[in-house]
Amino acid sequence: MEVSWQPGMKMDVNAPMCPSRGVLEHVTSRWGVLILIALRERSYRFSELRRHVGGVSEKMLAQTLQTLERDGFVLRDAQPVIPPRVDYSLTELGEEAAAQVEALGRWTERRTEQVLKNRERYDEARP
Amino acid sequence: MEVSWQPGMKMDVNAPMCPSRGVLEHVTSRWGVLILIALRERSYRFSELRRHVGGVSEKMLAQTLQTLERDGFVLRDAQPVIPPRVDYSLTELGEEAAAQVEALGRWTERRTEQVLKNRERYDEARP
DNA sequence: CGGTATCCGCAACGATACTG
DNA sequence: CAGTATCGTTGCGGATACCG
Repeated sequence: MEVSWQPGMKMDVNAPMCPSRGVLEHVTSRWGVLILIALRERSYRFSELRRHVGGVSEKMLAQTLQTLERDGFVLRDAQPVIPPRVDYSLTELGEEAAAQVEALGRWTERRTEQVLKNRERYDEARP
Repeated sequence: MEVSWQPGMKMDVNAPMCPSRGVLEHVTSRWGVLILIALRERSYRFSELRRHVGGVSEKMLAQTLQTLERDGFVLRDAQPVIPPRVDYSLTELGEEAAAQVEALGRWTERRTEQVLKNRERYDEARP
């Protein structure tokens, strides 16, 4: 797979020469990962999602959702009712992305204990 | 999968309550992703890796490699020769992680064109 | 409720210089 | 060659206030 970069290429991640890096960073972004995984299970309202994905600020949630919507991963359904109700769900493309990400997430959960042990060994070998 | 967070839990990603988030962020970090994918293909020397993964500074490469080594994903083989030669490769655990990440990377490459079109549509629908 | 707008601190990051 | 050290900047991300 192509991750290389030649001196003539723009290094900006959003540059036309290597746009896939930018897409990858959206998908693997701090909150993007967790949002995709959450939405795979079911659709969520804004505040509901905010509670479920703990630790995310309103700003970052809104920002990340917009990015994911723009990329075509997330569908935003704003219903014209009072009080406002907005539901977020995955598009077909988003479902594909989320499946990949969730696989990675599940693998990580399985191996976390091992990683924690590795860190201990690493640290105690270095004063 | 468990991404939720309860008010009593520390929100710090490195907190003991939800350590898997921290592991996930190492694996999905900006340069971590590209390094894992690169090392899956073969082992690399430091500068070689720096050239192959374009746009990464020495500092970030060293830092990310250390993080991945500490987690037990990357093996560092420093040979006592002059000039110094250090080879980086994947551990068995790292190979597993890299396989997941590469799957995500390949999917992203396949879908990048579609995402670019989605962005265009999104942008032109909003002045 | 579901956002946007604004401000701002701080960690992340890049560039550079230096060392074994 | 393979880093570490230092420094300057930036942009991420949290807090707050306000709006439809």
